[in-house]
Amino acid sequence: MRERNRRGEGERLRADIVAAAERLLATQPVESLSLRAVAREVGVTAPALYLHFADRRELVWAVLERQFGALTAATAAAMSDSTDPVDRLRRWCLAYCRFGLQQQGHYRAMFESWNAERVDLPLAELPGSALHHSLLTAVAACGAPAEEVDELATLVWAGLHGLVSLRINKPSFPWPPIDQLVDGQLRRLMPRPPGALRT
Amino acid sequence: MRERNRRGEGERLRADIVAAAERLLATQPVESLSLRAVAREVGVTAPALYLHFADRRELVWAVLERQFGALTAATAAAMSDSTDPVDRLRRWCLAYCRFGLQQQGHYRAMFESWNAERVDLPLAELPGSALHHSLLTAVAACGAPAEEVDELATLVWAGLHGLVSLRINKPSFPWPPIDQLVDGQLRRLMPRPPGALRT
DNA sequence: TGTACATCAGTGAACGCGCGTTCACTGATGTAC
DNA sequence: TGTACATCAGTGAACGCGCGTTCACTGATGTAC
Repeated sequence: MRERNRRGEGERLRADIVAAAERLLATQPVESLSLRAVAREVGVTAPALYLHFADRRELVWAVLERQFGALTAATAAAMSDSTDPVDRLRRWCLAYCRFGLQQQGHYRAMFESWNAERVDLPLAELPGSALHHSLLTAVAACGAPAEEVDELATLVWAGLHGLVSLRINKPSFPWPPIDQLVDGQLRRLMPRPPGALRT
Repeated sequence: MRERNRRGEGERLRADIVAAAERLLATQPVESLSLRAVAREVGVTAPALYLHFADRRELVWAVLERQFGALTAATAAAMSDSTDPVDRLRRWCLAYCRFGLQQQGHYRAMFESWNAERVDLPLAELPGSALHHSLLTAVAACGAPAEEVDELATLVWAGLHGLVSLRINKPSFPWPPIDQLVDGQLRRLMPRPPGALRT
């Protein structure tokens, strides 16, 4: 199926495994991702996975860490095109939604999977910590009063997650375009209407 | 385990099965709800379920229909205590959140399960249709411009779902009290601040 | 009132499946001498 | 330069499990005569 790595290059399999798991997770819920399916996707026997991961959970965590990194990078890249704080927040939000709607399986695994939280890690080291921090910064930069920033960021996050999650899970509902909803949400939630939107 | 129903009372088993499935779904994701576990919970052998349900999916649908009914009733009951439209909407929202946070397993099955949608039914006959309609009515009653009602209701729904879903799936995040977030959300989303809230 | 019978409400055994995980192993390949 | 050897990167078979679903059946009970 796949030729064996040369001696000393065994670590390559690890990357292949994570990549295969990522491919499978794009289209199936994390609960039903099986080690054996991943091994099949890689082209290797199931026990080979134990050379790099202690168990199923460790593999899932490795994928989630990569996905949080990808989402964080996507929002950062989207913001970097602009200097206006309100526009930057808007771009952050749209990038978040786009990631969720394009990588539905990954999004669900990251934000809707029951036991995927790593209770072993302190809050600040959770894989979503950098993402959350970047949202806080983006909201604060829009001129929100300091004592409102936390609540506002939480409401924005919840609003975006709600839009993405419901869209994924209720596809037959007649959803308006996502950009329109995001704009409508920000316009109402944020203290001053963004200049970039029709105010 | 359980004495057999008398002749002519076989339909009782159906209700017992749905009740048992509901009990199990309260604490476990719908993907991992097995017919055999339900049968065990009822105190009956697995094939007995086939007397009342053609397959696993039919059983899950029966549970979801009941749960949508329960949530619809809960929001209606919460609203009935008040006549002020803004306060009624607020009560609707709080009842929705409370249901989600108290029946986490059911909430996930209703709003976060990938394939639970019944594509065989037209939109208006989906089990969540009455619920959605009651939200639309509550939003409209608050005096929102007619052309905004749909979008506003969608934003409110997404906002509530986001709060409930994230709270369920990210329990280690330092969440403020749910009532505070709901109030903060409504105050910002709805055109005029509700008199019932500190404006 | 008594009895044969049909029906009802399930049971019990079995099917083939995929799963996570373990264990002993194999064969290629780099390295030491 | 040649060869013995240790190590590395996996394999192959097996374990016990729970699953959805099927099938033929059983035994209590209501009903017809």
